[in-house]
Amino acid sequence: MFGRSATGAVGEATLSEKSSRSEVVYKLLRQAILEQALKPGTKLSEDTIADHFKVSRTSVRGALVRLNAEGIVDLRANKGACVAEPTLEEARDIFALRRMLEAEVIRRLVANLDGAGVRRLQQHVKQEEAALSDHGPLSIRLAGEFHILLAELTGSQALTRFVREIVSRCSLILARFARLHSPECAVDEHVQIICALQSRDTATAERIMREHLDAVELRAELDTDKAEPDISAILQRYARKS
Amino acid sequence: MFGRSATGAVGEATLSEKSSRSEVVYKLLRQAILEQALKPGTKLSEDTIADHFKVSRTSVRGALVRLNAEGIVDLRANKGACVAEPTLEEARDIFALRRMLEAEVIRRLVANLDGAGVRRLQQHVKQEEAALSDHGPLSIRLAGEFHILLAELTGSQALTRFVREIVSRCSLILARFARLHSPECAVDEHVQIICALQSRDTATAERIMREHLDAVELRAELDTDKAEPDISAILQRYARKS
DNA sequence: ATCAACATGATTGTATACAATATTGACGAG
DNA sequence: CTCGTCAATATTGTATACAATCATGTTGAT
Repeated sequence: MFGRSATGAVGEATLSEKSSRSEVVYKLLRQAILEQALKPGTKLSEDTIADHFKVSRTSVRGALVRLNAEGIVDLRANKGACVAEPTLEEARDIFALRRMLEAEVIRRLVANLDGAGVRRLQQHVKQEEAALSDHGPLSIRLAGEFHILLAELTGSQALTRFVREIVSRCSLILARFARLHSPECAVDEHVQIICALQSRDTATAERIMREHLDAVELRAELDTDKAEPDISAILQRYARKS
Repeated sequence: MFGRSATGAVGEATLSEKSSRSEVVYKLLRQAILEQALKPGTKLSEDTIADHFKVSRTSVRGALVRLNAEGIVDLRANKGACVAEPTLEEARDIFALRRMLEAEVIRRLVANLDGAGVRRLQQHVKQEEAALSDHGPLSIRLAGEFHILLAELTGSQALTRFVREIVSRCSLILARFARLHSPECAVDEHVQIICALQSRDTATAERIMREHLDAVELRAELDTDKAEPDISAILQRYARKS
């Protein structure tokens, strides 16, 4: 269904599931936002999206409601939807919470991570390295999904849920404020984290993760050019046939 | 709009906001679930709900999608919605995470809570005490909202969001597993928490909160009678005129 | 020229109608 | 009597049509 989805590890179903139209629109919009193709502030007109995906507004609305509940789309009454624009204050708040959540992830993994988990992490990093060459949006998404994969490996659904949400919002923050457009995480830092986890040294693992997140946050710095792109051209790339 | 809403502190807007129909259905369903009037596993038929609230299925679907995104409603494809039924495993997972989140709330409040905040907390506890007499569903909801209010007073939107979600799910867990049907939190424990916060003693405050959450979790114990109630009678009580 | 009031157009919110899927019960073979 | 098949019913998923609200640009008075 998704063509070159390429993750296979972090995502939801293992394909073969026939998604509803609303579901498809949801996933594609989410992907477009997290790959920073749809930037914060971009107006998400129901008609436009419906036309480009060849579905009715009903399906689009369902997707927008879900995205709004996840906090990556703002939905003002009678005034339509747009990609959420986190403020600098919210950004600091979210990074602080992210550090706390991911510290918990690390503590749990140091205690519980097994060989199969390590292999999944290494495989994911390999994908990241492969995607790094084209400097495309794929590497941005994969970088975030590494952190989600870490959370998944704890086995805690609730923790995974929260990490997924907060990583999404961090992606928005970086799209809004980061000077560099490069992937948000350096791949070798991910490798270091895996090593630290294998050595089962909690203090070191926590420190590396903290430094890693500090590095990510440092890339966020105020920027003001916020032209409103027309989303038609962008959606075109996401309108793969059903 | 909500008649005897009675919270005024925790809720969203200060009334005067004209909510959409979908929004109204969302709020009422959520309230009904959190007050344990709609118990875990209850089927939520779109037609039934639409008829009782005198709105179209469209509005109901929007509400169900939101509730699903919050994790308090399960939404299986082509098979309808029902109130989420957390498993015992999920329950332990959620309680563990809740302890972590609320410990963070306490740490932040010890550092930052001001007089105005203390007054809001005391006022809320007063409402809890007043509601305790009728042993109704109101006290159950207020008990949860005390914890949400604590999170709000940290000033962190993200933390508040997560606490709100996890408290909701804890409410579901207690509805499913708790033997006693009494309000989930003892009010005097809330008073103790406020005192500990005022004394700015982090260790004590954290300990009391931990004990408090332990006490809540202890009420969860397997129970098996899960008859499917007809929701018509229940929704009747929530169909206040718009 | 500035600004207010209004009319027009565009977009969202809601309802209804139709299509697709699942559930239920009857029927008949073994 | 039990089980499987199939028709009938009910429920969800989607599209279209209509109502309500908001944005925009024109007109006219000051």
